[in-house]
Amino acid sequence: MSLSMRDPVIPGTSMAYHPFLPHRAPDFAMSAVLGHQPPFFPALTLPPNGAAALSLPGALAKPIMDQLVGAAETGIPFSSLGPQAHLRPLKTMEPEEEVEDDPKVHLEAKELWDQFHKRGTEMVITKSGRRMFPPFKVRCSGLDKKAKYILLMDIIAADDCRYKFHNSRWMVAGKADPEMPKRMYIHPDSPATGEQWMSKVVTFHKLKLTNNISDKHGFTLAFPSDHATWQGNYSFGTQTILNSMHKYQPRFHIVRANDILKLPYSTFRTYLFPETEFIAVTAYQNDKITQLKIDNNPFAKGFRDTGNGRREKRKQLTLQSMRVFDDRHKKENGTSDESSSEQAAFNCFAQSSSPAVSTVGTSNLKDLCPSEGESDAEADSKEEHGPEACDAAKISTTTSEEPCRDKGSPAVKAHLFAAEPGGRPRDSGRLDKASPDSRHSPATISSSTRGLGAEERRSPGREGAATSKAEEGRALPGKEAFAPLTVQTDAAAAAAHLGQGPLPGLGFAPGLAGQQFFNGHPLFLHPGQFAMGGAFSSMAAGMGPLLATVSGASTGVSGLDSTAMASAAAAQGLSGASAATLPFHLQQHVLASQGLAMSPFGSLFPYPYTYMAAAAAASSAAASSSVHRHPFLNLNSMRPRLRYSPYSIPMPVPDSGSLLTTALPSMAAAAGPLDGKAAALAASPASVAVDSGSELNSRSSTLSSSSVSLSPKLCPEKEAATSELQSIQRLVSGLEAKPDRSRSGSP
DNA sequence: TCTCTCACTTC
DNA sequence: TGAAGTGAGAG
Repeated sequence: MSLSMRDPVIPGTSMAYHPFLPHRAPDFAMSAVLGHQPPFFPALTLPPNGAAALSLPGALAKPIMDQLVGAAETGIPFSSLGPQAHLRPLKTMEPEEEVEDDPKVHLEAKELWDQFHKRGTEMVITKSGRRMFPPFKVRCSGLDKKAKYILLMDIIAADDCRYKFHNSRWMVAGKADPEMPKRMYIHPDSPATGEQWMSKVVTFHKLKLTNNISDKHGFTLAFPSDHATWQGNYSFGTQTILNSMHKYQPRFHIVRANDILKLPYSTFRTYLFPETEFIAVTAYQNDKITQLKIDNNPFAKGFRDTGNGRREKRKQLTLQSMRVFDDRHKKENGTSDESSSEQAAFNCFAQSSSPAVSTVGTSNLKDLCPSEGESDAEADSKEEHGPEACDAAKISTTTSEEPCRDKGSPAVKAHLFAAEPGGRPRDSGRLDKASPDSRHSPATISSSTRGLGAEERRSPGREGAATSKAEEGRALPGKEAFAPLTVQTDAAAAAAHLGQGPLPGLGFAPGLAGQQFFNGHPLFLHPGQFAMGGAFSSMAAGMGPLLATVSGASTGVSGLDSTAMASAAAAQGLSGASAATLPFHLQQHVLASQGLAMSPFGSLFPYPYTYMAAAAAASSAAASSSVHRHPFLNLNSMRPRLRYSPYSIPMPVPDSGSLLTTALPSMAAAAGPLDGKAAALAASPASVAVDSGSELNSRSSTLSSSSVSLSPKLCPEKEAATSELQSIQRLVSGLEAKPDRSRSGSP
């Protein structure tokens, strides 16, 4: 039997484990393909055109397919076949005319993003929803011109920390608040042909960010609370609900499918651009970010220095008040040496008050206000080069462009958030050599495209958060450093994986969301229904163009209930600890291996129980029920950013590292067949090294040793001077006592 | 911190 | 022309 390998762009990297699906779905799918219907899956409907297809890694295709056939004949649970297989109708197993695609994604306006990222991008979130700026735009290439694709975007928590802007820097301020319901936004033009997508810049500017948890721009899907992996609510919407003062990472997904119904069976290729990471705020914290927004966002023109907007008036007012102050000050104190320091402080204040005046900074000022006093250029320079006295060390990290499956895509670069320069000095060299065995991850199911170095660079920052968290109380300024790394995940496994936790929902195009069908009415939908398109089919009627192509193939989905699902899962050895051996487990690992926000902290992340249990055990006597319900809450409280290869036996790692190994034994079987694949991958230019658990170790050590005190270093004189100036300025100018934007000086 | 209103902008 | 997107600033 020959298999069509069209789907996997990289052998072994394409896993049709959709984020919307429980990890069991693939098994169901396979069963369906082979005519073996699980009792709890009464009406599997295969999308037309073989969208749901069994796609196997090349090297393993034949053997596994044989197993599949054998299993179909003998009734052997498909779950025992390992994680590689996924759905594709047999009829499409034959070579087709379809063109293989090799999607590449380029982030538009990368330079702009970089500018923001260097300073610590802030995105304002409002009750009614606020657009992102810079807008998230990408350009795609390598798509099959004739195939249809659905492009999506979602925003996941970058870590499980809450931040505060203190002393001109973003600092970790504690553990993250409970995560908001996640949503995924489907590009309004979806589905469209590859040709259409490639002919234009794909923009997601209509996506809005909100902190309004009761946002009605979507609808909720409620899943049984007792479901093993999909408890809770999943919402669709054009607005993404975020927590203020939390860090987020947008993601872009390409799904080759011609209608929404097929999403569950389709391969997700996920692209992540580190430079698009941001912190959600209800009010801007960093003047530099404000200024960048004003300077670049057309809608904020009114605040620019040029023109007659309020900005100009405000600036003039400020300058005027400063002049008055200056004059009076001179008159009162005469020209003296002591004025120098105050002048410096004044400058600092001026700079703060009028960000536009970027040249105000003086040497003195710099001493006092390393951040505010410097010009942008200087700031950039500093931000990218070496540590400073008052500024925590910043190390420019350049990501080694590793075998990236997608070289043209998101450049794998590491940036540092200037706004959080404090990070600990990162010793890239050390990081790079930190985890030798990570380079040997045999099986690269993950298509993590960034090099190890990149990953390492990113992870430290995030790991910092994790570490700090794990080590409760230990102030870790380094945490705040956004050690960015560009990760591009193509593997469906990785993608699905990525999508898994963080994307509990779908966000439909405005038009869709507004469809009468949704109207904010909660829907009760069984995962199976969701997975198999039953619900979608129903929705299709009201979904307009997006679902116009839906085949009405879907049939009854009745009889599905959580109990059945649960028992079925148990029967397949999918529940409880054994779940750890399932594909999803791999996905989790893959996700973790990419240093991504592994989870929707505290959300409904279907996580392998064994893994969770391990985490819980290590963390203390975490209630298993709690763990079960919110695996990531506990897991992440331990170590949100573990990365390891599910297929390699990680080196013994102290403390948290043990968590990683816990689930590995069970993975051995599944990993087995992948080894060959891994070899193939290794030889393939497209293959990507998967981080192993050892990385964690190295990272941890890096963290602990590289932690750098941040805010404490900020010179006290600066604050005093700034504060004094503010007082004076208020008196002189008569301006209201709003502490200005110079929060930097007097937090 | 957050919410709301405002003047200003784009489209 | 008006809807909608901006940051400022007051509360």
